[in-house]
Amino acid sequence: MNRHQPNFSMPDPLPDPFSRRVKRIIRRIPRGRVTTYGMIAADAGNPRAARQVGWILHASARKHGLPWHRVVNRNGRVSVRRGDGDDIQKQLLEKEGVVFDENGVIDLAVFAWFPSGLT
DNA sequence: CATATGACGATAT
DNA sequence: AATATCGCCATAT
Repeated sequence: MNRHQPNFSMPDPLPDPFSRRVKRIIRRIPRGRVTTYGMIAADAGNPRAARQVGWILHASARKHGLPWHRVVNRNGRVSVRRGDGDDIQKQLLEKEGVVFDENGVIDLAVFAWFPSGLT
């Protein structure tokens, strides 16, 4: 069949790919708050895809103007390897009021933001 | 199609 | 407590 027939339908361009949902969620992280790779993945519909969240950011955060620095790991620590952009991320967060303790750990009980609603 | 690679997370040593 | 291993799964090659 071809596109001029009545029942023709274009293939779904992008149904709702994981990466799109991840980016949408990250865009909503409030200033001065952080969330984790795992929570983002879970809220995007795949609780086991935390690694992909990191991969997606590494690949296209800057390009999409996402607040990539507001994403940390489950332990409240920056996951960027030393010498890459770890210090940058810390600076950006501190500028927003996020506090790191002497070990470079953020108190998630204070600063974590939950994608799934409840503040 | 087969491997390799992670800005993770949970468990085992 | 610190390190190693394993499960996961989207991209890369």
